[in-house]
Amino acid sequence: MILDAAVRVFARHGFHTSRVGDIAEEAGVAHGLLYHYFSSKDEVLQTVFRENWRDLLARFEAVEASDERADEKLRGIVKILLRTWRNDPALVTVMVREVGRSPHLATQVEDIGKGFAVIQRVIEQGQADGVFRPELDARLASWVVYGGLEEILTGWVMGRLPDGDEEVARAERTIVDIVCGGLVRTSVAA
Amino acid sequence: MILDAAVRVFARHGFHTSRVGDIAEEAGVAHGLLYHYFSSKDEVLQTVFRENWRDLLARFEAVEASDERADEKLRGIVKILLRTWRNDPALVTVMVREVGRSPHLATQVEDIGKGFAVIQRVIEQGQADGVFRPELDARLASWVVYGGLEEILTGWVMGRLPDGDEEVARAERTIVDIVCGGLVRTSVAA
DNA sequence: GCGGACGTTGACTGACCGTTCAATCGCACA
DNA sequence: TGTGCGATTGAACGGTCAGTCAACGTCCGC
Repeated sequence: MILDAAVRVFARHGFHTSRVGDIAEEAGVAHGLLYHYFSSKDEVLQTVFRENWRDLLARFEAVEASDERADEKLRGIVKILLRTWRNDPALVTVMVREVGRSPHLATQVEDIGKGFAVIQRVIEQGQADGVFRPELDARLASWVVYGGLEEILTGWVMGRLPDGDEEVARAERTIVDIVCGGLVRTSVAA
Repeated sequence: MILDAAVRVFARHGFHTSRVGDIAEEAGVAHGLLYHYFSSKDEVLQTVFRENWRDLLARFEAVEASDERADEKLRGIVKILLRTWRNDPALVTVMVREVGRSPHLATQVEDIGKGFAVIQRVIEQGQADGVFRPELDARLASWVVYGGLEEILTGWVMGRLPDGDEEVARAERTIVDIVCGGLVRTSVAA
């Protein structure tokens, strides 16, 4: 499958420094064939993103629609991304490192926004239910939450944080703990 | 100044899609001149990073060496990055988006690590002093903190979060509040 | 066996762009 | 005014690579 090969190659070299020939070689086909299925190298990246983000988003929304407490919903979202990482690190690498930061991919940026929106709504719901502190800006908070999560993924992607099943479990705990409970020993509502 | 022009161009287009002709044009010089001062396009990016990161790092370390409480030190570090953003968004854009994610720049990665190390030590010190919860993994926590901060910067960089003096002040509050106090209304030490 | 639809190939092209370099400028100093 | 030297120019080069295309293979229905 050409898309799988593309994901692996993009994950290894990054989009810009990957050549179409590399993708073809990884897939075991002639590079011309790529243009039978895609109109350009750019479209390959877009397709990778589109086909996989839709999936993630649906799972986010399933968590949002559940009847758990807001903090458990956040844990659910964190779990989804971390588990995806375990299953397919190369895919997450590409999503995190390439797509989220390319200014020239206008379409996907909008879709990524939907992911942030889910987190934001979960936070707002938590505030309405009295679980979360109401004085925090929910929108900014959603960015902070996602950023903390993404940075851990990036650390693994770049090989600068130790990876492994136990590490992933610990990361899940740490992220949720910080985001929900904060670093300080005892915090009081304002 | 060629470096300033390079920062602006890299910030606008990203490193890979910027041509050295663009940099020269932005600087108002012939593109050949660039090779009078730098040996390659890559070296331009490296120089941008080296000359500015040293500075940031020194200020981080100054905060670390102060005698404030650990949570105030974290606020200090957040402030430094946000204030730098206010002063020179293009510079922060390049530092955040290009350098931190390029696998081929081995030298700088090590220097970036020093930034994380400062945050980690501040957190560990907070734990030793009884200000922060001791059961959290300080290393992972430092990544979460930095990631939350960076994501906000990226949001501004990409024009997906509203920018402005008031927003920056609000972001500072939100980040420190979440990281220190957490989202939940009342949290208790474990 | 034939036709044709579809998958597949890889040599080729054309453009782009990083880099080089010989020539020129402008200025400081004698 | 002349000499020297670093700064500056931009035409030219060479390599790389995305994208094209004409040819070939394969397989299925008839």
